[in-house]
Amino acid sequence: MSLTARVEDYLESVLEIEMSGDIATVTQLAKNLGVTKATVTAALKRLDDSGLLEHERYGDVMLTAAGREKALAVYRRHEFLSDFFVRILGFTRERAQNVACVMEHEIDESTERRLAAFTDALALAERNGEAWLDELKGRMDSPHELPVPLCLMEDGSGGVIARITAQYELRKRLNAAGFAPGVDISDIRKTEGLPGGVFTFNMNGMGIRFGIAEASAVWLYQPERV
Amino acid sequence: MSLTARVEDYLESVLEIEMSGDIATVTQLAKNLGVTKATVTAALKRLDDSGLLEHERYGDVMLTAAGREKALAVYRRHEFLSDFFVRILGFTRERAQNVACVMEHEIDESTERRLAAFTDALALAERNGEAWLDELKGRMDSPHELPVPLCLMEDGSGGVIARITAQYELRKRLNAAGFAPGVDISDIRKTEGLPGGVFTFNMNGMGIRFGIAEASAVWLYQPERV
DNA sequence: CGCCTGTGTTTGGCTCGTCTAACTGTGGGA
DNA sequence: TCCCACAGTTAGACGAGCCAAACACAGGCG
Repeated sequence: MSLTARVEDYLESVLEIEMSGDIATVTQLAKNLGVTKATVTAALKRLDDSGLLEHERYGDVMLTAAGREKALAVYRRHEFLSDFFVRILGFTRERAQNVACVMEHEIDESTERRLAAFTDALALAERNGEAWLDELKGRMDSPHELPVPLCLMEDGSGGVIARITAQYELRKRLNAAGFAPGVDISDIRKTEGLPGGVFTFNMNGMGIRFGIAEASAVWLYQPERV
Repeated sequence: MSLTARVEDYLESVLEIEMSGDIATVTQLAKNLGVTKATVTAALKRLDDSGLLEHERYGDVMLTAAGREKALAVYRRHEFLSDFFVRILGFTRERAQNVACVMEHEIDESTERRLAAFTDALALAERNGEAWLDELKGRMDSPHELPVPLCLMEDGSGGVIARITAQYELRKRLNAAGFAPGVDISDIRKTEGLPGGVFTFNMNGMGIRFGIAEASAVWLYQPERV
């Protein structure tokens, strides 16, 4: 049942044209999707074969019920995601479009529901004027450094912990041991030993040893390079 | 310069194997990426041609400096996105992987920085025990309806406004006219007139007319179907 | 009625990513 | 030392998705 992403794009585009009150034409689709008419004809053939729309030579392009349902799901996700990226995360419209275009083919319904709950809750907070959201916006407008996992830092280097990407026990263990954003780490060394290497470094004056699992879960902001 | 997504996957996989302390082999890559060895050999050829790694017949697979840099960027985005989807949005690990896998090839650095600012701010709020976050989590754990744009509702139907997906002037206009989440709308009718149709409906006892632009920006929860 | 313009189709050709099946190299153990 | 198991490669094929160029059709206008 899983259609290719591209096929879903064609379906979505047909729906968009219908929504604007026109009947989809090959030329229009070609323009919207940025391909040649020949490519559209070929794609319509495949879509017709799989029963998602009807298209006879020189005839109109009409979605079937199945096709329309699929198209609506894709359209909904697209609008929804691009709205999320623009309004909540502050992406540019263009970038939001790109990301939404790709993601719309990948998320399932339950995921969509979760995401919807998230954005609707944030929108609510916005209307209620939660102070915390202002701080968030402020942060997002200033440039933000990109961290590197500890295991990829150069020998002898150090940095400040940015985040911990781990779940469950490992997360708890690191937490309990004092690893948290903002903490300083220095004098990282990689030596042989375990498969994946052994990483030693200094935190709060203590020497610590990591295996690869821990060392790839702790992300550091690198100090300013000179 | 823009590599295909798949090529970036190969690069990323090589880096992951290196990070775990091994040297990447064709067999290992085939397993990690879920393809046959023949496919890997072909991909390595393309990657070698574009100068991202070095690979001679029966030789080791070694990233070049350019390849390693590219691979790190992809890896960082991947880890970062999947962490975001799991920790912040509560996706399943598997779904988060899928989405991250696709998105990692699509976002650029400035977008990544924005997203990083967002998640880091949320993580901070979490540590500070912001009450508002608890409410958010609560909402996300209960099933959430999926809305439909007004322009796609059936004739005579109605519903409750879920959200407004519009920017700038249109958003302001709708806002000023009283369109907001929670408001009831009934007796939606579509008639011909403008290109795209004219939509009339009832809100707060008033009759309102929409063009297609407005009607596709207002999303409604459909009432329970019987 | 016939012609012209523009819409839609066909043809042939390309790349990427994938496969299966057959082949070739390599390195460790008997 | 030689041989075998397995790692890696090559050959040949396929579908999706794209293109350019040539062709076919349809509808409006003179």
